[in-house]
Amino acid sequence: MYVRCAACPLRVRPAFLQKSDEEVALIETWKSDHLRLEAGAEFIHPEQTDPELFTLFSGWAFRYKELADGRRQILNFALPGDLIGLQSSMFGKSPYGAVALTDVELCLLPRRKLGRLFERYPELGYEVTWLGARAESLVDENLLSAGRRGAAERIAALVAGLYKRAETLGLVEDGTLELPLTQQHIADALGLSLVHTNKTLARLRAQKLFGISEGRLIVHNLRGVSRFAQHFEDDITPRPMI
Amino acid sequence: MYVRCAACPLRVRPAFLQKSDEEVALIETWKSDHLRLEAGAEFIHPEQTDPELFTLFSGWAFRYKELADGRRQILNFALPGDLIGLQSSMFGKSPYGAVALTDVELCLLPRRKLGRLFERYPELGYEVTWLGARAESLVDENLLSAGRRGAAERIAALVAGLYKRAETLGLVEDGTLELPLTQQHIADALGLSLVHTNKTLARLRAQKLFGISEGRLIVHNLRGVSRFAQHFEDDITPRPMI
DNA sequence: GCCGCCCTATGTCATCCGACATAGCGAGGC
DNA sequence: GCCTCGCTATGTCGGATGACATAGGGCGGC
Repeated sequence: MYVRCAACPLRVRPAFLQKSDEEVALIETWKSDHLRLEAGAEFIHPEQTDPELFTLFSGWAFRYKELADGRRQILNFALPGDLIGLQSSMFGKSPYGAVALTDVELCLLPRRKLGRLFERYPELGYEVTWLGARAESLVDENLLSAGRRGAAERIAALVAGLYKRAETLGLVEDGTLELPLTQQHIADALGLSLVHTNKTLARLRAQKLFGISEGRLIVHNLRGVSRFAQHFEDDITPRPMI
Repeated sequence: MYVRCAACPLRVRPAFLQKSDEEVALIETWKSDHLRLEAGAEFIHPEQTDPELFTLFSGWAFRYKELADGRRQILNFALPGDLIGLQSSMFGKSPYGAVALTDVELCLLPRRKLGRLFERYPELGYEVTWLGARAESLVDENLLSAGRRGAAERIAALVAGLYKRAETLGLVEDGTLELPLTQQHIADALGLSLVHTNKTLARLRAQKLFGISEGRLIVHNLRGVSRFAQHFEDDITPRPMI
């Protein structure tokens, strides 16, 4: 079931800059397909040579890199509205992989049209760049976590960051949100072992700032979580969406 | 001493895409100043609200973030030709700081002209995006290091990455290169303590794959370093330079 | 010329985190 | 219905890394 940009239920949310009908029509000419993938599907492969560009329409995904011996690092999580695959598109070969965490829908934005797009719709080119810059700032924050926060702080920073992002999208209800991450995903995102992640989560749960169970995240005290993690960046809104 | 783009000695190096006189003239209209700063100068401040965009013309610099209690994480190192400040420029407020490691020269590319640039010179807009994507790929690799490599592997990966980048710029002579990093910088870039960095460096020196002393990096066996670090990405050339 | 500071070096000890082992639970296959 | 597999949980142990202390060399200030 194809979703036309003119009828896109995502882009009208307050998290996003609202566009004129004309601008939406432009984006529609770029979008070439609307894909549905099951949880676990890898839609960008490391080393892939003809990678495309996507906007995540619904669901969660992540980007990752791994070492030859199998150690995996998740680079960032993507939520609806996020652009995935810009580096791959620019370089013609992907330095990372991207995987669906849940069933997802993706808007396909063919990379062969990317140069053309910059020429004809510079405003859109600018927004692509903006979204690329935002993606980098998420990775920057994750690097700060992995390099300089302790295990409990890392988890708290991840929770604070995801919660704030989900909140701008309207995914939070009563301090609660669907969190389709296993502890293995959390460990891989934070540079921790699975076992240590599990034990640290148990200790954090006892502190009652937040809890993760049965696929849901419940934040009892966002201020407390942010303070503990020293995580003070708010998600930027409104932001472009393509 | 202002350096005109038409007379720029950097952009003619083989690492960079060669531009027509016309294109260089376009860039010249964007460049508004040529700055000289001393080692240690901070030219983008965290939280700064009117950040500009720069191309590093000569010398080394780095971007960093820090926690409220002072722990610092270096996000990446910049070498000549690298664009610094794109996120800051897009968001209007810098999420990170940037500091000169050596005396540096910077080309000032005023952010207020950025939107205009995309409109009038879409090709340049595309290249700005390309450079932003490359910056992110450097941070991705650093996150992989901090999250999933051991201390010795991290140092080796940093060495391999910097060596390969310096090589494309012609900064390597006889396997040797000026490396203006203190052990504290290395520690802050890799998420290690200063003392542990020092001891790990000593152990690596004994393995004779490479050595760092007196401000120089000597690589005896690049293959060996790359294999040990599991670092197999080559720097991309030729690449745009603005 | 002396002092202070930055950088490097090295030893000892504490701690954080990872590795390995085991177990319970629930979903899905057949 | 039973088995397997994935996910969560918990204990023990060892190793990697951090914290603290001390020292030497070089360099700039005055």
